[in-house]
Amino acid sequence: MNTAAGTHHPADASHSDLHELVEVHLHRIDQRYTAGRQAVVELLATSGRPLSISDIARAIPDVPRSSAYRHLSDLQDAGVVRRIAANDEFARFELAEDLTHHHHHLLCSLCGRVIDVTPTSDFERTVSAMVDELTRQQGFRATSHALDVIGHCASCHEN
Amino acid sequence: MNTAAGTHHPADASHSDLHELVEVHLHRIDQRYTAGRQAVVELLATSGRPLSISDIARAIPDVPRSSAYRHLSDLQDAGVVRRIAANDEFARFELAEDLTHHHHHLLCSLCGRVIDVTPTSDFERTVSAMVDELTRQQGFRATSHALDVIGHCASCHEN
DNA sequence: GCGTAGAATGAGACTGAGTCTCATTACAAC
DNA sequence: GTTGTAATGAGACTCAGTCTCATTCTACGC
Repeated sequence: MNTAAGTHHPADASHSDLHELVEVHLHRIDQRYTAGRQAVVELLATSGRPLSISDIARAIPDVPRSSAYRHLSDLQDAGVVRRIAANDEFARFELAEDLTHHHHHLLCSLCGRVIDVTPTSDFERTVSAMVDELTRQQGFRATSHALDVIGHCASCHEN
Repeated sequence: MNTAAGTHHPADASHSDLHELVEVHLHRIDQRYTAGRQAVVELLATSGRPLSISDIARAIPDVPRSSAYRHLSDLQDAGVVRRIAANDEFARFELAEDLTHHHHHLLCSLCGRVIDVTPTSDFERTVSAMVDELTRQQGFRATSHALDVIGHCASCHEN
C-alpha cells in the first residue's frame, strides 16, 4: 500500500488550479471566493492532514472563530471541504476528496492525531462491492465511505 | 453479506450471561456493577443500535445526565462500551464488539441515524491485511477499525 | 446486627465547541 | 457614485460534556 501520511500536498500539481477549482465550486452555489475563504483553503491544502478549529485559529489568527466556522460550513456546502469526526470530542476539517484524492484515516486514541493514508486498489474493490451490496439490501444510498483505524501512533507508543 | 440492521440483539443468546460478563469486566478495574450501570447496559443491549445521550436520557429518565455520562465513561474504561463519533456533532454509544460482534456503520447524513452491519469475511481479510501493512510502514499500532459508509438511509431518500 | 471507610450517586455549577444575531464593511451592477 | 446584496467581525448565546461536592449506598470487619 502507498501511504501518504504527512507527505502529500494536494495542491502539488498546481496550486492555482486548486483555487480556481474551489472558486468554481463556490460560484455554483452563488458564493464568492473571498480572502478569508482562500486563507482557509490554502491552509487545509498545505497542511496535509485534517485540522481542528483550534489548529485553524492558531494558524490564521486574523480570521475570527465565527468567520472560520462560517467559511468551513460554506465550503462544505460547496463540496470543497469535508468535516470528519475524530474520536475525541471535536471535529476536524479537510479538503474534499475530489480536490485531493481518496484516502482513509489512522486515528491515534492517545494524542488525537489524524493521519491520512491512501488505500490499495484491492481494498477499494472490496469496499465498493460491499457498498453496492448495502445499497441493494438496506435501501441505503451510499455517497462516500471512510475507514478509520484506531490505535496508537508511532510517537505515542514510543513514550 | 449478512446485514443485521435493527434486528440483532446482542444478548439474545443469554441475557444474564451478558450482565455477568459486564460484571467481570468492571471488577477487573475495581468497579461495582450497580443498578444505574445495569440500566445503561440493558438499554444498549436491547436497542440494537448506537445510542446518543439524548436517546439514553429519554429511555431511562430516572438516571440523571451526569450519572449517565459517568456510567458510560466507567463502562468504556472497563472495555464494555465503545464511544463512536457520528457525523453530526454528538457522540453515540454502543456495547463493545467483544460483547456483541464485529460490525461496521452506515451513517445517514440527513437524519443522523446509525445502522449496524456485519462485514463479510472477505472484507475483513482485506482490512486485516491493510492494517498489518500500516503497522509496519507507519509504526502505527492498530487496536481496532471501523468502516463508516456515509449516505442516505431508506426512509430519508423516500421522502 | 452495627459502625465505618470508601465507592457510587444526584444536583447543579462550570467549560468550551459550535451557532446565531446584528451592525458594519466590501463588492457587483447599473 | 449609488444602491442592493453578500460577506464579515464581534460577541452573545446554546447545549453537550465535565467537574465538584455533599449525600447515599455497599462491602466488610467487628
